[in-house]
Amino acid sequence: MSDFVLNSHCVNCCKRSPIFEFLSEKELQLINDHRHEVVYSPGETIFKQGVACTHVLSFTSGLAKIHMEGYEGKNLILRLVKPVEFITGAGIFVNERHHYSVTAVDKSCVCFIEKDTFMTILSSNKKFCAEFMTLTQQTLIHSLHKLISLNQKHSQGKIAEALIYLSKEIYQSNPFKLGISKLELAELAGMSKEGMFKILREFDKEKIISMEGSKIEILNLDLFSQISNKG
Amino acid sequence: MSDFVLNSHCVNCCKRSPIFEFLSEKELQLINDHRHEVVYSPGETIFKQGVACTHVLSFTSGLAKIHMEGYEGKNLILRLVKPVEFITGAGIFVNERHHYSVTAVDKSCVCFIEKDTFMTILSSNKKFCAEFMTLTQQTLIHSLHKLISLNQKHSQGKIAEALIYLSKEIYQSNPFKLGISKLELAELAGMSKEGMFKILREFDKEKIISMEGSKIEILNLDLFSQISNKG
DNA sequence: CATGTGTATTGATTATTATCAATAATGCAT
DNA sequence: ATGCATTATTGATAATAATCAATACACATG
Repeated sequence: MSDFVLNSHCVNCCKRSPIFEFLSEKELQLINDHRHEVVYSPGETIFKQGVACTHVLSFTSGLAKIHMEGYEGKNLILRLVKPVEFITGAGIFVNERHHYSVTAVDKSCVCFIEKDTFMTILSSNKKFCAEFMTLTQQTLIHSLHKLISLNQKHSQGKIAEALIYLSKEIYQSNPFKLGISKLELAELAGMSKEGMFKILREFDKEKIISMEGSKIEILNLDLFSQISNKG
Repeated sequence: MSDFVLNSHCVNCCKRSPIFEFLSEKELQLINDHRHEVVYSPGETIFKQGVACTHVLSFTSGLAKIHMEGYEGKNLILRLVKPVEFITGAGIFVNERHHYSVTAVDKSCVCFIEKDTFMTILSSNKKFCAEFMTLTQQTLIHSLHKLISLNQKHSQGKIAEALIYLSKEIYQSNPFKLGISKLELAELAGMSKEGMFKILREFDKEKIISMEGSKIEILNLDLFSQISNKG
C-alpha cells in the first residue's frame, strides 16, 4: 500500500517521469503548486476520449490502458501504461480535447498537472520542450506501426505481437501473468475475443506457447517473433 | 509550367506553408540559405521509409501521397499532400529516420530545408515551435482516426470515407476526377483493389455514387456519410 | 501496325474472421 | 454453501474480404 502514499513534493519525488529531470528546482516548485494526485481502482476511468484536456499527467503507480472507443461499443487498446510514464492528450496543441481514453487496470495513482502550468514551462524550457516533442513523436510512430499491424497482419500475427509486447515491454518476464482480461488482450490485438481464443488454443496445441488460465509462457520465441512479423 | 519555376527567395515566396508566417525576415533568410528545390515526376519517390531524415520539406506544387510500405509489398496510403503543406518525418526527434514514404502522384515541386537549420529555428522561436507541435499532433490524431477506421469499419465504410476525403479535402469539388489510380484508392482505404471494385460497382448500381472511369460523383452525400460513419 | 506493359474490371473460389449460441468456471455477496 | 454476475471457453454458422484467374482496355514503343 505504500505505493499509494501521496508524494510530498515534486522536487524530491522518486516517482516522477524522466521528462521532469529537465526541470529546474524552481520549475518543479511551480508544478508542485499546480498538481494533485488521485488514486483509481481497477476499471475506473482516468480520462475519457472527447473531454477537454485540462491536465497532463504523470502515472506514478499501478497499470492502466490507453484505448479508443470506436464503433458499436468496440474498443481498441493502443497500449498499456506503467509507472513512471508521462501522458498528455493527443490534442493539447490542436483542440484541447482528448482523443483516447485512459482507464485503470490495476489500482493506480496518477499525478495531475494543470495544463497551463505545463504549457508555460514548455514554452520557456527548450530541453523539456524537446523531450515533449520526442514523446509525441514516439506516440505517433507507435500508432503508425499499429496501423500497419492491424491492417495487414493476420490474427496469428496480431496475437503474437500483443503477447511479445506484454512479455517484453510490460512485464519483462517470460512466463508472465496476463494482467489484463482476455477480452482486453483481444482489444489490444484488435480482434474479437472468440477469434483470439481459437488462436491461443492453436498456439498452445502447437507448443509455441503454454497457457494455463492467465499464466502464459512463450515457449518458442524465435518462431513466435517470425509469426508476429507477418503471421 | 510556371508552377515549376524556382522560387527566388523565401522572404517573398508566395508558395510557402502557413507555418512560415511565424518566422522573421532574418529567419527566412537563414532558411533560404539552407534550402533547395527539386521537381519530381509522377511515381518518383520524394523520400522513402527507413532513410535518414536530413531535411524537412515544404510542398509547393503538385500532388503526392504519404504511404507506408507494409508486409509482402503491401502499401497503405495515409493521406495525400497538396500545396502548400509542410512535411517532416515522424522521427526527427526520435531516431532521425523516416517512418513513412512520400511519393509524387502528379508532377510536383518540393522545397528541401536542412534539418539542422529547421531545428535551430525551432528552438529559438516559440510560436514556430508551437505551430510545429500542432502539426505533429494533427498527424497523430489523423493516424489514430485511421486506426479505428481501418480496424473497425467494413469495406463500404472505408471506401465511403476515402471518397469523401478526396472530394472534400483534396479536390474540393463533387463530381471529381480521381487523381490517383484505382489501386491507390484501394491502398488509401486499406483494402484489396478487387474488393474495392466490387463495392464501387455496388454503390454505382444503388445510385449512391456515379462512376465513369476516373470521374466520380457522390450522388447522395447524406447516405454516403452515414455509410462512412460505420458501413 | 503489332506488341507489350500496366491498369482496369469482373466473377468464381477460398480463406479468414466475426457473430451467435451454449456452457463452464470464477469470484463475490448473502 | 447458494445464487448471481462476470469472465472464460468452445464449436457451429454466417458474413466478409482476399486471392486467383481471366479478360478488356489504354498507351507507349519500335
